[in-house]
Amino acid sequence: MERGVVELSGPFDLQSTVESGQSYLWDRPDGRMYEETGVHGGDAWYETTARVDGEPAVLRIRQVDDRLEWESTVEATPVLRERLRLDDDLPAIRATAPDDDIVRDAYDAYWGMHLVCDPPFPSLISFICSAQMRVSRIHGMQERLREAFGTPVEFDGETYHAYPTPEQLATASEEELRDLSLGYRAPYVRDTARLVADGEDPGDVPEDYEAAREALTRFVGVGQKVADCVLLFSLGFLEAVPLDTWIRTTIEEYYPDCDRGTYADTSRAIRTAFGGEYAGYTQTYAFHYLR
DNA sequence: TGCCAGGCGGATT
DNA sequence: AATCCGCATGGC
Repeated sequence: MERGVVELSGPFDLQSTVESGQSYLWDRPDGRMYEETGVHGGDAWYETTARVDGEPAVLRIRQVDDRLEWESTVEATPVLRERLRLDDDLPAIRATAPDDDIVRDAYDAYWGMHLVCDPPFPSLISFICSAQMRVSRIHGMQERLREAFGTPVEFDGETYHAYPTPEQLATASEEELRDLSLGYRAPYVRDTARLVADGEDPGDVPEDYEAAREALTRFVGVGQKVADCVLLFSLGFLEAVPLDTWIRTTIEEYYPDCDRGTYADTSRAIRTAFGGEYAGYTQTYAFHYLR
């Protein structure tokens, strides 16, 4: 087993980063995922899998004050830097956000939460599964997909499963996926996995944000909201503001001028209200705070 | 019990 | 282009 430490250069809170409904790829071996939200998780360990040079790897991390300690099958520092966006300058990002009560309270409540940068295919499947579903259950679906279809990886005396590749998931039948409690999302996941296995790359999108959002909707089960989640939590479009039920309620209540009827127009208005370039950061704080 | 959850695809208008 | 409807599942 390899071990290491990453010194954190700015505000960082591991628990809110991985338990805020951006990523469904991290687990808590203590079994307390999504408990005690709003209370700092202290030094809890988290685990995930990653592909490093195409090979499945296991990552295990915990935060101790201003350090991230890790244990892994591989050298984990560069992977963690990317996946947890460790170089994001949080104070500078917050400075672009409006200074109203909701935004201020949300940032204060979870200060240190970073956006994540999940790999595109797992992020895409996760958010296809997210339709009309609660956060903890979306997470459970990803666990079951790994167990059922992912490549086994030995680490620290236990067997882990990497997130299934598009090819592995493309072999799944609708019935097998329904047996994992995916419900009506089962054919969406199967058909999208087949598209990606056949060469459609969800990570290959236009540079223009709205064009990129439109491009992602070619995958089955991906509308504008799911596309925005993938753009924000995997593809680095930090201006993306996913309009889910929670944020729509928030817009009605606190930013009624931003309700422009259609998704595209409302999205544009709230994106501007949230400061443009990093609007997705503010949306993610608001979502986690209000949920 | 009935409602709702990080919505979407397809049909209808 | 906008609107309506059906769709699984489980927690409250």
